[in-house]
Amino acid sequence: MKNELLSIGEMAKINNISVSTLRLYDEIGLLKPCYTDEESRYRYYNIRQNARLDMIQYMKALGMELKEIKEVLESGDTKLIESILIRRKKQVKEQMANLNLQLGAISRTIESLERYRKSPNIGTITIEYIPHRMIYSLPTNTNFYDYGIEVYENELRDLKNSLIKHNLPQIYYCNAGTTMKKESFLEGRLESDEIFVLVDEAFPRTESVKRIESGMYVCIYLDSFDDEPEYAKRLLEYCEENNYKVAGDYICEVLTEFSVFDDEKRGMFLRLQVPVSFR
Amino acid sequence: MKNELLSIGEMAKINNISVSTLRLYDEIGLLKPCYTDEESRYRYYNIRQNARLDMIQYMKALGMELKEIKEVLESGDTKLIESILIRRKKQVKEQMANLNLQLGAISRTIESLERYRKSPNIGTITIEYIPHRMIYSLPTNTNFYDYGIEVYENELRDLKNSLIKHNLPQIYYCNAGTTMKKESFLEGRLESDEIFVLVDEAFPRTESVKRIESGMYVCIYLDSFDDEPEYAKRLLEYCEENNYKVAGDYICEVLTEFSVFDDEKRGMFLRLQVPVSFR
DNA sequence: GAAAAACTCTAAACCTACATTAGAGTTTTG
DNA sequence: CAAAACTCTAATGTAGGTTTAGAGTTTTTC
Repeated sequence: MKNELLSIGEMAKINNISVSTLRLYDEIGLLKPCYTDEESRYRYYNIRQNARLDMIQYMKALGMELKEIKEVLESGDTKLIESILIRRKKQVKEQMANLNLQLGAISRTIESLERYRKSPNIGTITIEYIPHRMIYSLPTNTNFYDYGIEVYENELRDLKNSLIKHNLPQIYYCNAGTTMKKESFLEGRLESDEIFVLVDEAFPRTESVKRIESGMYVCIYLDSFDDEPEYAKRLLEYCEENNYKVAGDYICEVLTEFSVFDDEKRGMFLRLQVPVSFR
Repeated sequence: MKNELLSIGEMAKINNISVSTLRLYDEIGLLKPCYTDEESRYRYYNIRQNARLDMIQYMKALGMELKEIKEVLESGDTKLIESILIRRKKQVKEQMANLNLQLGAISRTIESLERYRKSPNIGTITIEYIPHRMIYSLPTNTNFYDYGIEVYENELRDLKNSLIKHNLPQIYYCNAGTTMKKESFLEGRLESDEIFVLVDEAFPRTESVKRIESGMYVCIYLDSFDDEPEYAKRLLEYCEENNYKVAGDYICEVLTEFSVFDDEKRGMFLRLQVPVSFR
């Protein structure tokens, strides 16, 4: 029973690890077999070496790199282990926070796709209650209605870089939109005011984060930015015909955006909207 | 302003991405520059291509692989995106559960190291209140006191494999221990009863999971399995001298285990303990 | 208009923690 | 003693890039 040597295959089996992994560990000096036949180069292990292998696997499960593990095992310094673990703890927490954001973003995207499938036809006008929203916004430098998509792209770039510069999670960058002052809208002048991305409650509160109040909105659906001027006009006409009083700023919201068709145009699904009051 | 082409460096800068990543995307066909100079092979991009790049980055942020992203963008199939996202959602949840386990294990290890640093000298006898603990245990097949460390290693292997076989998180496998029946202990016979690992409240409840009740324990500290028989004897003598009544089974608990010194022996810090009553 | 600076190209190597494969040699089993 | 099972080395592949070398191109500066 004692001093029995284990072949690499046996060692692998009892430790639930692959043979090639054991060879790798030998190579990098993490776990050397206790005896190597000089002629056949066969590796032989002692069952007592399981202790070290357990340690390696445990540290690996804690997310440490093989290099770190080697370093720790060689130094035998528990202070070093501790400092690595403390660092690792931070990392794990960050990762969890990130995954949480991902989860939210994934759910929102799935919802958004569902909505897209069930959405009304292009040109449909609806009157909807829209709950309050939070947006991260920047004023537009140039009125992109005067120039076209390139300028819009630039503004969007600026917004994105502003997020990055402030270390804000970029993952929100899916549902974007623009606003226009009520006055501009009412007078039929197309003047961009702000560009924004929708964020959720978990988003850090900064100066640039604002709340758009809930309320009844008159909306019209479309699928291209190019059509915005025409559809905005229709929206205005509809409000006038029905005597709805425009109660706030106009919003162009990107509900779903999938640039899947070609490189030249954003494949979009948009909802233009103005809050109204029925006095 | 219009139709201005961007060099790869400019494109990289405005999108906060590296030049080499853009080249990689070109290579794998994920994002081809809209124009490539045939002589110089220089890549030129259009700002409108940002839409696609945004999409790529967004999907990447959702944790999708480049291959998947390419597939989705080429197919333009929102159903496909959705199914990938749903799969991804599951993955993320699993990852979070794993990270949670990691976090717990890391914290326990840090605590365990701290405890090690502040622990009493070898041979110290203490009387301590120990809160209740949960263990995952298996009966020992062989009395390893009769054979030595190899048999203990084997038993430990079996325990570990039992965990793996039942799909239980291996990360708990740090603090192990063994038990001995009260009767054996009192009569000075060394007979191993069970081998266990400590688990926490979050661990799934299976048949093999038991609770060790809280209570006052007489404990003795040591740093090698080899010394266990001697120290167990001392513990018994101490109880007898002081008229403490042994109230339950004997436990040999591994407080800290770092096989950092050599391959031949587990570097350990142990606490032998028996619950006592002061009638 | 020429030199210098800044940029870009391709191709290959490197990163982690292994997995896989080929082809040759060794040990165990029947 | 042959066949089966195992092990060896060395090289290659994986994902999503980064880094580097050496050559060529474009832009800036004087």
